[in-house]
Amino acid sequence: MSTVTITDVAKRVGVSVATISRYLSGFTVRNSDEIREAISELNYRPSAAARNLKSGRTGIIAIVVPDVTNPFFASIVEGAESAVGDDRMVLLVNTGATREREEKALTQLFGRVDGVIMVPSTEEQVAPAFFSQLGLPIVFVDRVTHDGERFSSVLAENAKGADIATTHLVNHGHNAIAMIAGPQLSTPGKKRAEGFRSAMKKADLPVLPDLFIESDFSEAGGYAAMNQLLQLDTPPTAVFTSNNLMTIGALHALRDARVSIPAQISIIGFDDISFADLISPSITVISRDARLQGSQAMQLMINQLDRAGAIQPEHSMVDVQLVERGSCAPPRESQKIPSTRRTTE
Amino acid sequence: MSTVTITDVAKRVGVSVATISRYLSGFTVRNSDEIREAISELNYRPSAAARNLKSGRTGIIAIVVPDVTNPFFASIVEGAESAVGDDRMVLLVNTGATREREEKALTQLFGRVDGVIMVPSTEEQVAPAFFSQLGLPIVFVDRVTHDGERFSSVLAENAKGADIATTHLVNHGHNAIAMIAGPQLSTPGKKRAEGFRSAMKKADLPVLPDLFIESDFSEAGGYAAMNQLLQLDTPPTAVFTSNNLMTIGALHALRDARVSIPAQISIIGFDDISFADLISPSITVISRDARLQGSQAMQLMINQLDRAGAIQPEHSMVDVQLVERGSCAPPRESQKIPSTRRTTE
DNA sequence: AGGTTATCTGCAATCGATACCAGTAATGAA
DNA sequence: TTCATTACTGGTATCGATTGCAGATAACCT
Repeated sequence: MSTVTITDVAKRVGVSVATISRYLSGFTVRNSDEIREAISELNYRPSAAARNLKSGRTGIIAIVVPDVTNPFFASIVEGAESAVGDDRMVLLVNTGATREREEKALTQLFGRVDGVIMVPSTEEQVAPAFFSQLGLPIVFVDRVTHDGERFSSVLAENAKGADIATTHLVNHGHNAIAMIAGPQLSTPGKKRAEGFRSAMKKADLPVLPDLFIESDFSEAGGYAAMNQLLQLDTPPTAVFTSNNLMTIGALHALRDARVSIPAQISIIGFDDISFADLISPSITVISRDARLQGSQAMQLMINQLDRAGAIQPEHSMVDVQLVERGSCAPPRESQKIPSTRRTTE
Repeated sequence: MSTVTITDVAKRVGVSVATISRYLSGFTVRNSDEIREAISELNYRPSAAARNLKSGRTGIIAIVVPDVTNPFFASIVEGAESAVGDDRMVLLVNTGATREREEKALTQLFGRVDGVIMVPSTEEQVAPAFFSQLGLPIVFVDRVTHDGERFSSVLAENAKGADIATTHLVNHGHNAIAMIAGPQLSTPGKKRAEGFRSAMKKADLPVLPDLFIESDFSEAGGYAAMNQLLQLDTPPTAVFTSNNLMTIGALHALRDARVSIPAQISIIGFDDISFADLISPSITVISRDARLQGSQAMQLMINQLDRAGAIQPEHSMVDVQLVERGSCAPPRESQKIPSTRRTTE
């Protein structure tokens, strides 16, 4: 058992604990050789708990994500890890996108970590503000809460991305374009819907209520939404899905219904899918550098931690881009919605 | 800032800190109403650091996995989380399957957590033994290190699963069966290879050196291995891939080479793939309950933590099963290896 | 040599909570 | 009324490391 304390080392060397402590903090001391030796012989490790108590810092930064399985969040984590220095470490908390678990995580994390980088699943959160007030630095990634401007954040060009995606479909000649949208209570859900609407407006196309389905950012949500679309009298000829999981769900639904892509329907998703090119045809998506988002978030966190005291929240944004693959094509003539319908509705 | 301490609460109520402490630990105290009120008004949160120092416990159990993105590891984490009580919390560390980062994680975790549930990427680790000796409880999941019997562990019936997979291919009439194996330095890599060999032996089939490729448990590894197999003069008619990522890699290679499954080649993988049924044809796999592995591991950890002191390591194993989908079929007659070659080599 | 720095040292207070110990008040029994 | 028991209470040492302070030693200069 490692009940070896700084006192044991001090006794062994024959100096005071203060000297050992100073050695550990990098000061020059006389018996540094003996100390080094004693430490390694006794297998002494400084107690993290005692250091925490004294310094008020733990050297841990937690990242709270809704779903570690999602490669997108995994990239954020990777990015954050790449930017954390040697004197701190990163720990993950998985919340399964439930608000209770997110708030519970924050509660439990309080005091055990120096800061939290968080991807909140909904804008309705109040816990972040609460804990932030209590002195727990928080940085948001990809999404914010309703009072998000009070926190540092790293977002993506969601509206722009959705606009590009929608316009891409429009450019292929589609006019019956559906959107499988994310929760309108979440930042990306809302912003992407905005981008979709504005692109449709630019193209002078209506956003038909039947063709705009709000669901949650899950595979099941995408599956259900796609099925709903397929059951319409006049199904859309193109779909924009709001995140990678929904895209997968929609693909499942299309496969189950034996609808061929892109012959019968075109599809474009937001966020890349690692195996996008395994699926035939490969899926066209809007992508962005999630790793960069992660590292920027960590940088913001470190800023906040180092220049402690009153800090202005900083906001940052990463760009998006279109990754063209094979899931988009012009609609077949027979599928086109008569212009009458378009103008009357 | 939350510099509110137990002393502040005590002053406010007009009692001693001891009383507040007792209230917090659930003892009956006289002014419990006033105390509760003071705590909530002051927003007092007990300092985790101080508690750690006094009690020597942090209430944190870390799970160290090679790759959080892999749904298989994610299931283990889920299982573990489901089994942790309310008085402890689970934190994740992602190591990217590199030994350095695993050992670094252990070093940094030491003293900051009560125990570590670990999925080691290689059997060569020495750090676990070292830290365990220093008093950091460790439980292995799915893999062990070379001196694994000294630790509690939850493994899977790897050899049995590989046997079933191989026999499944044999039963379809294949005799040119290849294995894309994992690192022979890792437990599952080794055990699955053993299962493969024993099944081949049972079927009276030789394990041709060309048809047994050792690689790492990654998509790239599976991709490269499959390509190597395809370049043989007589490629195999069936392949057993050693984990889910390798299966995906192999599928990529087959698609790139325009080899059709299962017409030209049959494939069966170890570990399920979440989107296995999105790929056409869907992939037959050997699966097991990773969630159960996770929860059992947590149970073993809790046993170790609660009945502290000299503990016997406990070992547990979960079963595997065949999930038949559409990626296995009999070989075409023309593909069969002449029996002469089979017996001469 | 004497005085002044510069460098290192040990002592002891401190971080915030816990738990042992002794003390007091309240209750019950005789 | 007196004593024993129960039910809380406050004071204080403690966990293990850090750090300000003052003292000790050595190095340097004139």
